[in-house]
Amino acid sequence: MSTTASNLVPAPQNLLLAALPAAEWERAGRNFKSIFMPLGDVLYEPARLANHIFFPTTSVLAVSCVLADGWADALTLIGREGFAGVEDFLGRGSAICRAVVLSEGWGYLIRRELLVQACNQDGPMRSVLLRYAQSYLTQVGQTISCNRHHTIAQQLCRWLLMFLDRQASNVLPLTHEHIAELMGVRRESVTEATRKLQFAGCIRRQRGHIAVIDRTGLEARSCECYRVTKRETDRLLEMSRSAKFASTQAALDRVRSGPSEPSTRHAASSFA
Amino acid sequence: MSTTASNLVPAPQNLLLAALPAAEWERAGRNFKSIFMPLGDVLYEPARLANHIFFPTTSVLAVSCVLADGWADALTLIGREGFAGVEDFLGRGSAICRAVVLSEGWGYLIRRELLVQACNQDGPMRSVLLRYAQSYLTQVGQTISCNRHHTIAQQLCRWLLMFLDRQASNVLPLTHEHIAELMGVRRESVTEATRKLQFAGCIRRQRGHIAVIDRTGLEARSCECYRVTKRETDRLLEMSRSAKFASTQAALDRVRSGPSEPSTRHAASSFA
DNA sequence: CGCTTTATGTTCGGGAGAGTACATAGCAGT
DNA sequence: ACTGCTATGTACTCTCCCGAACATAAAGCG
Repeated sequence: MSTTASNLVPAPQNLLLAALPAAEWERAGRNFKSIFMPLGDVLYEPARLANHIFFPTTSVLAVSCVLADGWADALTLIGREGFAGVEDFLGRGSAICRAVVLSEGWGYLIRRELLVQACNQDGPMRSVLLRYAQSYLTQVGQTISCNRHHTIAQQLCRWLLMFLDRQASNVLPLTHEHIAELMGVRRESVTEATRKLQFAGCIRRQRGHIAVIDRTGLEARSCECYRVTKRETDRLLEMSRSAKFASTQAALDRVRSGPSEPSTRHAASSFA
Repeated sequence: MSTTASNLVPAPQNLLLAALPAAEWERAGRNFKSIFMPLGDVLYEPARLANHIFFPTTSVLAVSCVLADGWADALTLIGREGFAGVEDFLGRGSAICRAVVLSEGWGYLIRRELLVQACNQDGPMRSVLLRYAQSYLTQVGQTISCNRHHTIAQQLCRWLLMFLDRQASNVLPLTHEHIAELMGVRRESVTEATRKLQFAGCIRRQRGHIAVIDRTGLEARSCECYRVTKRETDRLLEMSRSAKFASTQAALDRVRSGPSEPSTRHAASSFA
């Protein structure tokens, strides 16, 4: 339950970092700096090489593909189950993507080179990060089909659920305008879709916020894409978690200093 | 021009493998088997772990996201500039994707574990493969916006151009039905779009084939998505190539055995 | 050769969503 | 309270594309 006094760096609330064996985190952890990300902040933009990788804990980010005419369509959302900068981690920056803070909060920042370096030896860090890269790829791929074949109402449910999964509260800090920007549709289409959800009793609106009061209702109205990517994300995350405990190194560390699970739980977050 | 007699494994015509220093290819090359892939063959399917990674040389593949109702939308095409199985390489199989042979031909096959193993040390193999993974991600991301905002005619031009880039001939073995399946649209919409291109003099149709006679015309009619992903793909591939020659190991090898570039050139392929 | 199969061309109705214009309602600041 | 800004609601036209039904044409085959 309690971390040892010698453990100066707190156990990470980012689920990827938490999946690392304690020894690994103790070694690499000091390269991570905890920072607060304000709403609307841009982590990286097209054709600009980001020098940092960001692991959200309480913040939620959106990654979007930006077109020349100004449209920007979200590829996926990133919360404590992942990290922002997959493109920078794999290669050298993204030519097309922008990452912005959708829900302000905290996270861990690390210099790109330091992370790449920490991945050079064949260890848990690398497999955890690559596994997330695949999860990311799956989510992006599914969004392709989702955009083509599903109605705006269905897609809206999907994005709301994805946001919910990555956030502690059931009140999402979103205006219709924000959602439209995220989905690459007109603001009016979002207004219409949210009104339907309101009448159905799934959400309650406040000015600039959407309160989800019937999660199950949203799931029923969402397309298969939510379920598919959720299942896959959970599966890959679970693999990382069990790898943690399969590691003899981790086992040794647990004996010495006790479990290093995050101490606070996020009741509303289904990635808990 | 000519490879040395001692070099039993021919220089690879897959551009990623060709970007490896000669020493690396000599070491890892014997794990690759050259095989022929017939039209329509399925390399991997959703929720089935593929045990092999495939590096096309003369074949072209399509990777699609499969929905429950049968729709399948291409994420991107894979030719000699890449490899099939990014999802298997990063993690453990794809939950949603299917890879099929669009244009039959040859390529190199390698067991998944052997490839992962060859990437364990921090070397050219890993950086080349990860770099392609990012290129792949970029292409998939761009397709999201493309599907939402661009007309079927524009998208058709994009797919034809992408196919052209990955194939030696300017005659694409595609029926309207195949294209529709690829793009996730009705066959009739493809017929209409191809007729427009015909009248414009960009393509000539044969039964079951499309002959491109005005590449520039296609580029003019395509959306920005083709240019964007092409530029990014070229950039990342070029980085791999120059890394090859920056390597002292490769420099030594060149002195000993001469350049190891592919001996045959594909005039029509812009990845040449 | 005629028959079948497969590929392509054509048409019509309908729906989802874009573009546009404008109306109303919360909230903030002075 | 007044003012102004931002968020949300409503209405209308227009285009693209889907769904479906059907017509024609090219290749294969007995």
